[in-house]
Parts: sequence; C-alpha cells; structure tokens
Amino acid sequence: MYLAKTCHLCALAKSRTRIAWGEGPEDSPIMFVAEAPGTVEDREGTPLHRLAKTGMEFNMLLRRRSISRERSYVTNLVKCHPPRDEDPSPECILACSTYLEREILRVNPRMIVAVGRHAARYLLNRDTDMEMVHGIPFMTNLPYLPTQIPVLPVYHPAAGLHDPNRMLQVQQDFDCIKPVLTGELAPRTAYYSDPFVTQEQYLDDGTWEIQTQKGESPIVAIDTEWVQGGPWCLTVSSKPGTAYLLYAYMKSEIADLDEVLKSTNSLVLLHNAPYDLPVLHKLGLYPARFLDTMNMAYLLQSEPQGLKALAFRIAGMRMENYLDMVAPATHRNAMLYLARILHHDWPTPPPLLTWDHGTPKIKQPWPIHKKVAGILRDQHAKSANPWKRWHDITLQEGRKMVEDTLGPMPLGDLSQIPRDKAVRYACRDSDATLRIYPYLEHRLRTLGLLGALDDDMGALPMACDMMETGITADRAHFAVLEKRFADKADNLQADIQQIAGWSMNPGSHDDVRKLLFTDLDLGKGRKIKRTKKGGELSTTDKVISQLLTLHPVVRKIKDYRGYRKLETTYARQMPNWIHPATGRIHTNIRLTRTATGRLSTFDPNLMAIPVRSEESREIRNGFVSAPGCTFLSADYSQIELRCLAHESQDPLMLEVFRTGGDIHDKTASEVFGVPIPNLDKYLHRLPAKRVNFGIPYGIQAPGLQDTLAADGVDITLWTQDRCAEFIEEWFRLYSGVRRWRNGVIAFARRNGYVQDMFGRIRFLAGMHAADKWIILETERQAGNMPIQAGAAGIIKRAMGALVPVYRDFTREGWYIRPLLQIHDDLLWEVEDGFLDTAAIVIRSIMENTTPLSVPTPVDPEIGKRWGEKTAWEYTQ
DNA sequence: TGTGGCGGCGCG
DNA sequence: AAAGCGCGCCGCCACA
Repeated sequence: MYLAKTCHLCALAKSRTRIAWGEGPEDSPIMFVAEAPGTVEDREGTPLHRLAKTGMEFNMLLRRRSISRERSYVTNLVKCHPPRDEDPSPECILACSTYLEREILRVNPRMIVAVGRHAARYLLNRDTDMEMVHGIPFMTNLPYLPTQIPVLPVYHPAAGLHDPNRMLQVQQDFDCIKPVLTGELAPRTAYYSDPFVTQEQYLDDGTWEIQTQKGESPIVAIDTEWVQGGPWCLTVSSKPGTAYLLYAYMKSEIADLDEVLKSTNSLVLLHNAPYDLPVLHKLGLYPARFLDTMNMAYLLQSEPQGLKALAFRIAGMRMENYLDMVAPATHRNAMLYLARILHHDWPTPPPLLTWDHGTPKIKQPWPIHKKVAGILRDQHAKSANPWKRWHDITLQEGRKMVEDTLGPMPLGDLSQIPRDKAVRYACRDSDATLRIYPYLEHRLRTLGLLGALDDDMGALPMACDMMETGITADRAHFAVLEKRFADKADNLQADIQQIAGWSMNPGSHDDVRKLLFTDLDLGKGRKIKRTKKGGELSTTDKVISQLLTLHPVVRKIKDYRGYRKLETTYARQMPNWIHPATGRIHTNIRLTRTATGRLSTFDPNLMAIPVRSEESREIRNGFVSAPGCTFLSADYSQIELRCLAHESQDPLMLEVFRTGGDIHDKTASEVFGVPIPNLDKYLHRLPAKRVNFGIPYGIQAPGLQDTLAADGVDITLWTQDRCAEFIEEWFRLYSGVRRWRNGVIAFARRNGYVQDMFGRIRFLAGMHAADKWIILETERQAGNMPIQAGAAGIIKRAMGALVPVYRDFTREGWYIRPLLQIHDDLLWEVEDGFLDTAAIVIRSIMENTTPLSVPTPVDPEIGKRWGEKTAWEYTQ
C-alpha cells in the first residue's frame, strides 16, 4: 500500500510532523486503534512505539495476555502528532478518519480494540462515557462496513501510567480482548439492551408486593427520593422490571412493608446506604438485614460506584440523569424566582475592583433588575437555561445580596414534574439496584469478599449514627483562635517581607523559592529535593528545615505556614460547619473510598483535626462535650505493629507484645546491644521508634534519614549508609517480618493483588510495570495494605459489635453516643454517671472482638474538651 | 470568574 | 529524578 509522506487534510499538516501510519499484517485478526502519535511516535513514525512509556506499557499488556503485537494491526485515529500532545480536534479526527476507514476495510479485522476515549467515540459512532462502556464489547455501527464487527473500548494505557486505579481498569479491559475474539464474550448489539425485562411495571397506587422464593428469604431493593423539605417517597423492587412507589405520607403502607420485611427476614438492598438508611428510619422503615450495593462495587475496585454506570454495565439499563429529569421544573422555579426579584427594590451593587494584566480597574456591575430582565427576555429562546444564567452572575455582582433575602434559587425536584415521569424515574433506581445485585454478589463470592462486605455493613450503622449525632463546637473559642493565629501569621508575613525587601507572599511556593534559593542562595552546595511534576526546587518543610541555621527567615516561613494552616483550615472554617439546628458539626463519613478499607471523613474532615503540638491542640478544645457529658476516647495501642506481629508471626515481635514490653525500647536495646535502662533518647530510642513506625510503610534509608533529621537527631551520625545499615539490622532482628513481606510481594506479583487477614483485597496494577520506580512503589503498597487493612478491619468489627450495645444502653435511658472513628480511635460522648460502665464495656469489646496472636489493648481517655484528654482509671 | 492541577500539610 | 502508606483540604497559579 502506498503511504503518503505528506497530507493536507487538516490543520496538523502545517506543523512539521511526520505521519505515523498504522503498522501490522494485512490479515490481522485484531486491530488496535489508539488516539494520536506522541513525541516518540512522531520521531519514529509508528504508533504506540516501544521506546515510549505508553508503547512499552501497551506491549507489556499484550505480552502478558499472549496477544502477539506482530500479528496485530496497530494504528491511530489521528496520524499526526498534535502540538503539545493536545487532544486532537474534532476537525482533525473527521478529516483523518478517511484513512482509518480504508485501513479497516483493507485489514478487515475480526475485532477492533478502541484504545482511549476518542477512538471509542469514533468507532461506537456516538458520544460515549468511558466509565460506562470500557471493557464492554459492542457491535460497530459504521455505515461503510459490509458486516459489522465487535469493537471493544478500553482505557488508554497512558491514562493508567499516572493513575494506578486507572491502570487496574486498563488491565481488566485488556483481559477482555481474547474472550471477545473467541466469541466467549458476546458484543452487545445495541447500545441500549435490557436483557432481563421486556416490560416495566412501576406502580404508585399504594399497593406493593414482595416476591418470595421457596425456602429463601426475599431480596428487596429499596431506594428513597428526597424533595425540598423532606423525604418524598420510597420505591421497592423484588422482581426485575417491577417496582412499587410508596409516598412518604403512606404511613400505614410503609408500616406494613416494614412488618413484612421483618417477618420474612428479607435482605434489603440499598445503593449508598449511609444516605438511604437514615431516610428510611425517618419514613418508619427499619431494615434488620441490609447490604449496600455501592459498597459491593467498592470492594471490587474496578467497577464504578455510581448506580447509573453500574446499571448500564451490568444490566444494560440506560438511566436518566436526575438534573435532566427535573429540568422543566428547574426552569419554572427559576422563572418564578426571577419574577420575585423584580418585585423588590435592590440597591445598586458597589463597584468592583478587578485586575487586568496587573493594572487595577473599576467595574460597575449592572443593577440586578436589569440583569434579571435580560434573562427573562431570553426565556423562550431555544436551549434557554435561566437557572444557569442566574448562577453565571457572580455573588459580588448582586447574587449574594438577592440570595441573602430570598434564599438560593431552588432546583426542580420530582414532586414538580409529571407524575408518571417521576414514578418511572424513582422506581428505576430500586429496579436497577435489584438487577445489579446478583452480578456483584457473584463476583464478591468468587473473590472471597463477602466477609469483608459483612464487616463494612456491620460498621455502617455506627457511622450513620456518628454523622447524625455530630459534635458540639464552641463558636467563640474558634473566633478567638482565628484572630490569634491570623495575627501571628500576619506579623510573620510582615517580618518576612521586611527581610526579603519585596512584597513577597510566604504562601506562594514561587515566592519562597525565589527568596530562599535565588535571593539568599541558601541551596548552594547542597542537594535540594525537586518537586514531582515541575521539577522545581522543593520548598517542603523537610527541605527548609535543613536551612534553619543558615538564615533566620527560614524559621519564620515555617512558623508562618503553621499558623496560616491553623487559621484557614481549622479555626476559620469550623464555625461554618456548625449546623444551625443542632449547634453541632456533622461530618460526612465515607466507607467506600480508601484502598485499604479505612473510613474517611469530609466536609469537614474531622479525622485531621490538629493534636500533635500544644498550640495546635487548642483547635481540638473547640470541640466540647454536651453539658453533663464527657468525651471518652478509646484508642488501640500500636495496632498496626500488632497486626504486623500477627501477620508475620515473627517470634521476637510476638514475644514483645505478649509480655507487654515496650516495642521501641526492646528494638533499640536489641539492635544497639544496650540494656534498656541505659538507652538514650536521641541515640537509640528515637531511631528505633522511627524504624518501627516506618517499616510497615516500606521506609528506606533516605526516608529514615529525613524523619530522623526532623526529630533533631544528629545527621552526621545518621548518614544514609548508617540508616540503610540500621534498617538491615532491624530486619535481621525481626527476620520473620522480612520473610513475610517478601512473601506478600511475591504473592502480589503472582496474583495481581494482596489480601489482609479478613480477606479484603487490594488489586495492584503496578507489579509488572515497565517502570522500575512504579514496581517499587507498588511493592510498598503491597507490604502496607495487609497491615493497614487489618487494623481497619479490627476496629470495624469492634464497631459492629458495639452497635447493639450502645443502642441498648440508649434504650435503657443512658446517654451514650459514638461521635467519631479516627482509624484506631473511637470517640464517644457519655453522660458523666455512665462513664465507667461505658469505658469498661467499650474497652472490653474493642479488645476481644477480634483475637490476634498478640493482645490488642485499648487505652481509654476522658475529657470535657477534646484537647484535654486524661487517662481514664477505673476507680471503684 | 470558576475550575483543576499542584505543592504542601493536617491526621492515623 | 524519584526513596513512607492511607486520606481531605488549603492557597496559589494557569487556564479558558
């Protein structure tokens, strides 16, 4: 075939690029269509070249699946290298597609693999969302093909290179190639196909029915819908294609349902239970047995967690988007809201100071009614979106002024759209939940993950209670702290500017870099760490700590950062999170986020409230126990190291924990050959402690040296060589740990995943990466996961065991509430007279729910404010 | 003017 | 070149 050296079909022709034509035999069974050449491909003139990282990864992906690249045809959607590796423009794709068309006709492959979003979009001939379609084969819909062939959209390996989770999906996608080729995995013939149901029956007349199978308890999916002001309905589905909607006001029907769910011992399926469970309680439904399908997807890791994507991938359902659904109502609400605005008089918004290329400008915003009139004038235009137009007005331009008076412009909701549409939308959610469940269950069962699912479901009610209870915050306390920290930071900023001699911003990395490394040249003669992406000199705390003695400004910058952080992230923000009705801060807890099974909190992230220094601990004192109550915090002691001892069965480590010795002292004494009473803090104990903490994370010599330096240990004594030697000595001492770690890594290399003691799995994409650095990084993750996940599992099981206990106490009339879980710590709020009982019971359950080879002691502490914890002693 | 990436840093 | 795992959130900066 003649391959032209030049092409003038699109704008890329003007750039001086080489054309990277496809390559491979003309009778290839598989055709790979990637996106566009990169720099290396441009130089070499072939797609996905082995000298480029992506090409190397691509070759590896094929090789590990015994797919021959030489016998495959590999090409790009766009043959020329777009400048700066930008996405190819639609014009270029369209122009260049004539070449691809000819390639497909000529090679006539048995299947096409669409590598990446652009190729998928072109080959599926529709706008695609990769999250939904990746790894699913479809029949092509290309008019010029005499017979349509399967096309498998896969994530681009390049996307996997800088996102390990994405690489997992890339690998899973490539696993599908052979099954598609052999016919084992049949392509979907239509984009929408609903394999289970031909007819949908969605009813909202107050009737409902639960399908029972003989001898088995029913499986019932339930979903709820919320409208402004409260829960609107719930929907129930126990048979694919059939769902019943009960409005919130149908109290007796809901009570009947609750009764039947209980008496039949039904398994209730919820998608995102932390959201739905409290709503169900509000509606009078208290599921005794439930599973969260979102949590199931989370445990699989390579599935999306959203119901709509899952329903499409697993059940072929095309779900409507909520915002599209309620769009007409949103439009109507917007018009009413705008009309209300016109009924008021509004002051003219004050002039705004804006910056234009460094020069200040005064901008006078339009009066608000003029803007509103403009939106109303355009309301009938095609694609008019008054809701968006309103929100395009900035807060300063007058939107804030209006919202302070009228409240925010309301979105539409299901109660405001035609009833049949709302019913269908609501019912399809529980229908979808029911339909994805068998697949998820099967996958979890195959992988042995049902136990981990039970652990998560056990802890979930406590997490819900924590979110609902919240924690009392002292507004005045935070106000005082904000002022204090802001003043300190402002003063330091002034000092720093004074020293620098220019109005630098110590919060700007660029400015700090310029001051320290250019103006003052403090970096000369020493190797300064570089930033990850930009390769700039780093100004991280570890780096500038080394420069402390060289110039007084360094200390000021360190302190400035500390105070500014306390001010902006904590003191200033916390009052904004206080719920007006409860006076408490209700954090959000996610159980479906982390790679290791830990929980996480956000908005606000109460797991990261400062504690490590005296000054920063003052933030914790802004959290106060309710009158007549005390905080009780129950901490596992060194839970991760104990997990390590249990996992590795290292004899010495087992012995230390069994005999109740101090692990840091013991380590120091053994490694240095110094009797415990003679140990020196800086010479012995601190290094031993740092290694003990670092080992579970896979620490290496440079990292150890950094942490020791931060501790103020003498660096001339602790050279990198000495650190490496010390780590080696540690591993000789605890040789069982080394053996165990090597075993875990070998397992990960063989199987592509690691497992903790509860069967929880973490898939690791990087064990066979082309890049050595990625392999090492993955090995650290592999070695760490069983420990971190094990610790998370222990506390989750304790939480599950505690749920009936504190609920019983509550029923008996005691005030006892769980407030937070912080990885190895459970924080409670308990009425004063019940403190001892609570501490005894909580400690006992936490220590004994999961017996390990070593004890897992818990140290309760108490305090009226969170920062004032003192050890709890049982006094009878 | 809002958004996303990044560096940096709070916690376990 | 990188050298400690897991999170969420801040300000800065570049971008459209």
